[in-house]
Amino acid sequence: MASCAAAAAAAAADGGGGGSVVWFRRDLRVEDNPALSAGVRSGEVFAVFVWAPEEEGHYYPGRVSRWWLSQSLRHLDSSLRSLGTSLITKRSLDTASTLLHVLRSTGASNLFFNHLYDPLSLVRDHRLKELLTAQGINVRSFNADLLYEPWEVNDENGSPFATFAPFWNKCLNMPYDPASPLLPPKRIISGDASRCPSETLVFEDDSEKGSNALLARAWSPGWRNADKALSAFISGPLLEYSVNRKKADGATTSLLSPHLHFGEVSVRKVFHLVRIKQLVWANEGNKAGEESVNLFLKSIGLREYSRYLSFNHPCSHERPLLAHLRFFPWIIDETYFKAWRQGRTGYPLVDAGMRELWATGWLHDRIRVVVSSFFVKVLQLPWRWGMKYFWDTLLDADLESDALGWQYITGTLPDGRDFDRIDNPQLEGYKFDPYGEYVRRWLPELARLPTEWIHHPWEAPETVLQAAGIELGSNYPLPIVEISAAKARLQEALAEMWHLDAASRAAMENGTEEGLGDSSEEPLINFPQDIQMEVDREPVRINNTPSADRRLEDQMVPSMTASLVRVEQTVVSADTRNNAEDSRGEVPTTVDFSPHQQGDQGGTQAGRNNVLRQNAGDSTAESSSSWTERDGGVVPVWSPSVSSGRAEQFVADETGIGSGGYLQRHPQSHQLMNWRQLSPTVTRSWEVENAVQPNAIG
DNA sequence: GACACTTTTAT
DNA sequence: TAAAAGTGT
Repeated sequence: MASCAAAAAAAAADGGGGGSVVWFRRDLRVEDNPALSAGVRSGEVFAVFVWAPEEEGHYYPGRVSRWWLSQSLRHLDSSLRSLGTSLITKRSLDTASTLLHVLRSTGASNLFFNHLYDPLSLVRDHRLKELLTAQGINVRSFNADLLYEPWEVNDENGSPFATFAPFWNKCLNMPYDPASPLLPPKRIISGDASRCPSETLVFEDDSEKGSNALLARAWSPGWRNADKALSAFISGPLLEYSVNRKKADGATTSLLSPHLHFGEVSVRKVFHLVRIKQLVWANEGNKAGEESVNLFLKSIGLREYSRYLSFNHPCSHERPLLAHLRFFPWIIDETYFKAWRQGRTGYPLVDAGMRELWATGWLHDRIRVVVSSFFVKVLQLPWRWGMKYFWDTLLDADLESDALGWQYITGTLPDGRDFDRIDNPQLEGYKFDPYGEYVRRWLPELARLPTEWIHHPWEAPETVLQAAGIELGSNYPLPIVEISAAKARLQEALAEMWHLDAASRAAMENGTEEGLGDSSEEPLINFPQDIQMEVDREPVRINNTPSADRRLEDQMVPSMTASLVRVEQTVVSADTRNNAEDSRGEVPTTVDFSPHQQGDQGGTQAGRNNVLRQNAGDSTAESSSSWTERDGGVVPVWSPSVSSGRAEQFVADETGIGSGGYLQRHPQSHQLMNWRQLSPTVTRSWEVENAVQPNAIG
């Protein structure tokens, strides 16, 4: 592949070669966009966006997410026009062939794009790269989404970290800084796209227009707006970020997450600007400001970590990373699920959160934790359903971040939360919303209830309820499950889980389950069909008129079809055996590489100089994976399994980790999934390193 | 500075 | 819950 890199460098240098297609995805900005810069450097540019949502399978973007995307694309197009070109949009069922078509019809010979790390993109991009390279196209890809590429951050043995804290610590102490942000191009030489006309993309149907119109009042997509939001945050709420972190409303946060998801703002720019501010505050002896920056950067770090996790464990959006959880007896209850979605659980903080989510597509991080923890531990619904609902409703829906969040809540990360501790929404209510303002804003039916009872109306005296106009069970529900009952039920469920886990283990040792066969796999509980949104007849209105709650109740509450709840052990798309049309690859295997110290040679990309080699000879490989050196960076390329089934893919490594808490009682079960997929070298060093988990679940 | 005590926070 | 970080003696 070295010759390829050399060719690319040559093309970049002589500025010719028939022009470049710059393929935009979730990097909808002209500033600090390495793929765009590469295109500009090499000559004529064709900027392209391909809309192929069917390729996303279950993860077809939700309504609000599509709305954001449409706005952001419009914004990008206008920026590109002011620079001398425009955005070519294409509707497609198959991105690779559409891109090939674009390349052919424009006569371009280069394809440049920026990396994505979700499991679908990893596989698709790899295939695409192979396909187009075979067609003689010069394909190059770049890091535009992360401070450091996942494969750059390793422990002293060269193995990936399995917990967040040391990962982030390493990121903050890397021997080289994240690349400095690139300036936007001054001008773009547009290629002649007359033979490659844009197609009109439709992102919303008529029924969605009303609700979407309302979103525009609260949000301004687009990279310039993202930039403004960043400046506003840094000069405003950032200073008090640490102090305000307990507040449930959004005014104190950065509100950057949807901008970041669509790549409207570069994390590297965020990082650099925030660090500069931190230095200023540090010089002034402003401890609070310094602390706030650390805390804010940590949330940036979690975003980085979500990509890291997805890269190292590409199943993390659908499978628990710790093996034992596959035996948890989830409660398959559509009524619970619906009550949660509608914000009618009887716990005001949870309900307020769910109504805010539905009405606005956004939730404070704290409240996300509250509602998802309630979902998993009190209702004991399968976490993937909750994650899917978030996917459908969040403006900043992000597969990697959401998978990290839900796995953390579910306790299936080595450093996740204890599964056996239930958070009490009443106590959390008084913690995050001490005066009940948040609850009153989103639950108008409770607006007149005094603060003393606002987070536990079921205990309020009848006279108080009457005075507040509340009739429990009628205009506001009684608790759907009592916390004490939930605790008892959770204990039972966990006992059952450990029992099944132990049984499976014993069976395996006896060789009963030959070759770690199918029965060792977690039964994947499928989504209750894809959650169907009922048609919104009217825009959401949140106000304090008496009819407001009623409207909330019948509008747009997503519903699901009962008959489609499936509990059988259907293999979803993780199965790559014979599922050609939906073959999301799951497994990077045999990643074998020897990263050299990245000397910064004045270039903007880290990752120059890496020496890579392909490890082709590993017989345990289920899918081919190789590392390709390309100009300006290292690109991991994966392809899905062709040969064996997926049984092996999910076998936990024999290495137990963790200590403390319930895991100490079941130490043998606490194993990380997926390590098998790493190269023998990596796995071996992992085994050596495994004992040290200072912050294990306790 | 050493200690007991309380408060905070957890990816 | 339990470890860390504050607070007061």
